[in-house]
Amino acid sequence: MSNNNFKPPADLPESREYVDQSNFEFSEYLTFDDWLDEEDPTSNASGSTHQNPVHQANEVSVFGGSESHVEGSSSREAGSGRERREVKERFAFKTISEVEILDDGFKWRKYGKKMVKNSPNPRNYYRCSIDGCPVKKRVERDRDDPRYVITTYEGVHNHESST
DNA sequence: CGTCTTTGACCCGCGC
DNA sequence: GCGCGGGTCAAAGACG
Repeated sequence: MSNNNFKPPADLPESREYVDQSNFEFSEYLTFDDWLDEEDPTSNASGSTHQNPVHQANEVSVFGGSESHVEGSSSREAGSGRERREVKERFAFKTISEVEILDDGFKWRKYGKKMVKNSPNPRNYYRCSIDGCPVKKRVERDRDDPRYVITTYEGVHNHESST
């Protein structure tokens, strides 16, 4: 993995404010498809035991924004430094892909899997493996269209993509 | 050997 | 006060 050239939403303009979860709906705020125009059909699964060589997105919908969000907790993270920005960039992408492991050029380490009741599909939580990268990624499959994969990025990278 | 994956348990905020 | 939902961490194992 970590070979493709999936541009992060860091340079994306603010499309809209956060969508109310009560009326959560995937609208076509923006459509991107030139991000993965540098895809590499030979790389991807890094020769693993599973995975498929297919991961081309046809249509991508972006919807997100910056909104305050949780931070200090109690005794784990806020144990000493409870300094945390309340504004975290959050970007969600709806992509048509068979695999949810879309390489965006960063190394992600899965740190949790949860089953959401709203969807029969589990939700995967990824975190940037790079030290000093508070970026988090949430991958979930669409409930109405299992062929759609919703990738939610949270935060911005502290390091260069790689190249 | 080092890195990453996987599953379960734990924790927190909120609602009732 | 308890339960629910969601989110995160941790240990072990697997794998390259």
